[in-house]
Amino acid sequence: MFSKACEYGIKASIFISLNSYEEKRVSLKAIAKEINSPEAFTAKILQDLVRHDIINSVKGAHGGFEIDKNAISSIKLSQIVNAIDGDDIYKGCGLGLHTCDENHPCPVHDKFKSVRDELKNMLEQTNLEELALDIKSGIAFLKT
Amino acid sequence: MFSKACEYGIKASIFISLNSYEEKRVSLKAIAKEINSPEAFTAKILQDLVRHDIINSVKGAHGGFEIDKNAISSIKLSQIVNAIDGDDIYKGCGLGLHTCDENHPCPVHDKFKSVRDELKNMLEQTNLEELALDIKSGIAFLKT
DNA sequence: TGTTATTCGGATAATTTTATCCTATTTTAA
DNA sequence: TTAAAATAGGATAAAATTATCCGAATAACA
Repeated sequence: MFSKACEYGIKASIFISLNSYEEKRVSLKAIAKEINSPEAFTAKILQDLVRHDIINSVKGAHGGFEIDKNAISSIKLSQIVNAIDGDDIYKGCGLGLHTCDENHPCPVHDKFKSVRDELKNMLEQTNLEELALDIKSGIAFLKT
Repeated sequence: MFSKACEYGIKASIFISLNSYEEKRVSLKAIAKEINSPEAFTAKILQDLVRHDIINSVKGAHGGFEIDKNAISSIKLSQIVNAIDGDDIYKGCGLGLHTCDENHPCPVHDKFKSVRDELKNMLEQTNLEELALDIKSGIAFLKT
């Protein structure tokens, strides 16, 4: 569904949120360990999220990644997915047609519409805060 | 959402169905042209579908691909997707966790469940016949 | 029987995605 | 001012996906 890069990006963002609530920056190393991802690859993805202004990075000793505490509840999953994978997943044609709309639909256009819309709504309505809280309370997990 | 291979596989199956209703076999060349796919790559995918007993192939002159006319209405999209991409798309974890279930969910497990279930139902309920009819009647398209 | 039209299948290549390595840069603190 | 701890970013490698090529096998038909 999502690329590996996107999966890592979402999980990393959740872990960073969790720590940002407690004013703690987290290092690349800590993130990669927590979400069970390759360190250098994760670094690239985090750089991407920084460039998209979704997370913030601080160089140097005592540096690391953080998210503005007040922004966590307003950052939507869709922003992260969009930054990494683009919007193809809920805008593109299910069968890869170049143009696929009501006037020129692919054979599964209508049937896919509801799935895509549900995915789109879900991504646009889910924010980082609720996901982080589930980790904090121990009812959800970031690895294994 | 689906791999290119899967997109080609679905479109090819629809085109073959369309012709099988009229007792006509279609060649690889005709299929690739109709669905706008690379010929040799499409051949691999068709071989795969043949091995999975979804379509039938006949070698030699006047050969080609066909689908048992009586089976077309009972072949579901899920069978094609499963044969080519596997069942990860509607069974795997949205964030790639190795184990992700009610007891050990990823942070988006519940939110994804409805999307995945809707996709699963759609794929399991949609058959080749209805898709082929939409092409025949000209209300849906296989390319552009 | 030979020719032609096909699919089959192995080898290989190109592209994209995923992953690693190494050096530069920045920041803190002793 | 120097050492240590970080991120940034370029170069490269590995793996997966997508794509191509070519000879072998098969079947129809003249």
